[in-house]
Amino acid sequence: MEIQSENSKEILYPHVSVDCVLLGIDGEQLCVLLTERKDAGTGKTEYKLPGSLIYETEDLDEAACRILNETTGLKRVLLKQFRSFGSPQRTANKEDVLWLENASKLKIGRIVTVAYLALCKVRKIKISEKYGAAQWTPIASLPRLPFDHQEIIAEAVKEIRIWLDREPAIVFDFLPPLFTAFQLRRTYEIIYNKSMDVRNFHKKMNSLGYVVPTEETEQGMPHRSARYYRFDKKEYNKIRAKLNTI
Amino acid sequence: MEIQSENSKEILYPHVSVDCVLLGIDGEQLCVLLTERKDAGTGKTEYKLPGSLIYETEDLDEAACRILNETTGLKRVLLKQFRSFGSPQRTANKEDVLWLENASKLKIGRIVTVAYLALCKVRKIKISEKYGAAQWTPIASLPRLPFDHQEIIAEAVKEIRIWLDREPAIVFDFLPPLFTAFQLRRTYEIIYNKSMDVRNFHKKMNSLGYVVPTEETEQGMPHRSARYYRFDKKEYNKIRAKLNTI
DNA sequence: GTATGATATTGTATGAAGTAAGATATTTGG
DNA sequence: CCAAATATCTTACTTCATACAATATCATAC
Repeated sequence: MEIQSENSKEILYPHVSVDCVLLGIDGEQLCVLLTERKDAGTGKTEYKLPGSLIYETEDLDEAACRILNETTGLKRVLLKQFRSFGSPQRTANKEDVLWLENASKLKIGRIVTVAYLALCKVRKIKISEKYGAAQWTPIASLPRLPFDHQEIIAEAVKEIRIWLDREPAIVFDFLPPLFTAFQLRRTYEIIYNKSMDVRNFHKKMNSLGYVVPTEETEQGMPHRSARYYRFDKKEYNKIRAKLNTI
Repeated sequence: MEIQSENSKEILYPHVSVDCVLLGIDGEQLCVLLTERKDAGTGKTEYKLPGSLIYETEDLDEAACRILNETTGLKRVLLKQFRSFGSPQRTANKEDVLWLENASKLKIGRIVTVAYLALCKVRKIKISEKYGAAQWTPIASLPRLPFDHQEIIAEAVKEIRIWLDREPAIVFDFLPPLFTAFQLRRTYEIIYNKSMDVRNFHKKMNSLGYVVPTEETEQGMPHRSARYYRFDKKEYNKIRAKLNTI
């Protein structure tokens, strides 16, 4: 219960930050939302996860919501903590530290970051210039990222499958209010990275109870028009509640 | 990307700590390992989770291992991060803060803690007086605990069920190398808090492939002696590997 | 050595859910 | 009207969870 060294007071207290991983599906690809940062030296545009140091009086969850809101304008998104990253090596790259020191006006020694994860519809993010540009980037082709953001994203992608297994409702965060069976199936295929039998998928989807068909259909397709379905949250909660009592 | 206030420099940087939740099963009860702390004022003995502020140059995982080792003498335990707690309210109780300030010789304003979780055999912990006494305490009858340790434990208990669903092997961390079918079943019953059908449990256990019967049996019982089983890790890994490739 | 108490172990039947694959229906563009 | 493309329905097979009752084995008492 003692502290190791007393001599370098300046960097004794680690800083704490929150980083948000927003995942979305754009057509055929799993994407992550990155924000721009201007390099003070070269003036080059680089990218990073939305994140910042926490304020003195805010909770971690609050900080994550604030940052998400500042970056995307979104409120009320299911944003959940999934892991903290605190390796001293995170700040090994001097460029990254220099940029953060300029941005925060603080002497940065070490940062422990609490990573949050949310799923959302790509279209819904209206990139508000007010808080700096943000951009959906395919996971498969990420640019160089500062700190260990690459690793954080990799861990986040692993995490969504675990979430989906436990809370099936969150797939619908990826989808618009009305969606076709094809869209839902493709979403699963992208996340789990494996193809699924169309027929069995239909049967399964219909047996769930909370994916309900509407009367509307897709228009202007060169084939039979697909029916639109919607997610019935009330029904979902009813079914879930039953499961938990058994 | 700005910091809220500049006037109270002393507590601007949050401290970062690691707390370890060790769960074990003692007879019929789920227990957590608590360490003693002497209250400076009253001299009363109080209890808390094993934990401390992190060192300047150590990773979070390292810190957790160090603390676990200092407290219990144990090494090589599956210790995994499960959540961070950072509410400013954590340090609302002045007694707790005062104690920590005395112990650490630091001015404490706010602490973000990264909680770790491990399952282990109750018997294996040799409470080494060297690092202060530690004690297994039933979850059902916890004393008053400092900070939000009560909440951390509650979250940890929820978490083990999730872990167990994803990685069935970890039940065996609760059990000795040789165990009876009854012991394994009771372990499940305690963790999930529901009784299980004996016959179905046997059938299931035998179908798993990695719980293998030995020739040894329990001795000195006033009834038919139970067979000892063991966990075959190699077989388990083989089966798991197959599952992941599909 | 036999009976008894106590617990360990085992089989079978039923239904639900997942998997595989063939057959049919609907729409649009030519 | 036909072909292409996809949606939907159907049927059989397999695997898994659940419910339930009888038999085997051991230590002890007599």
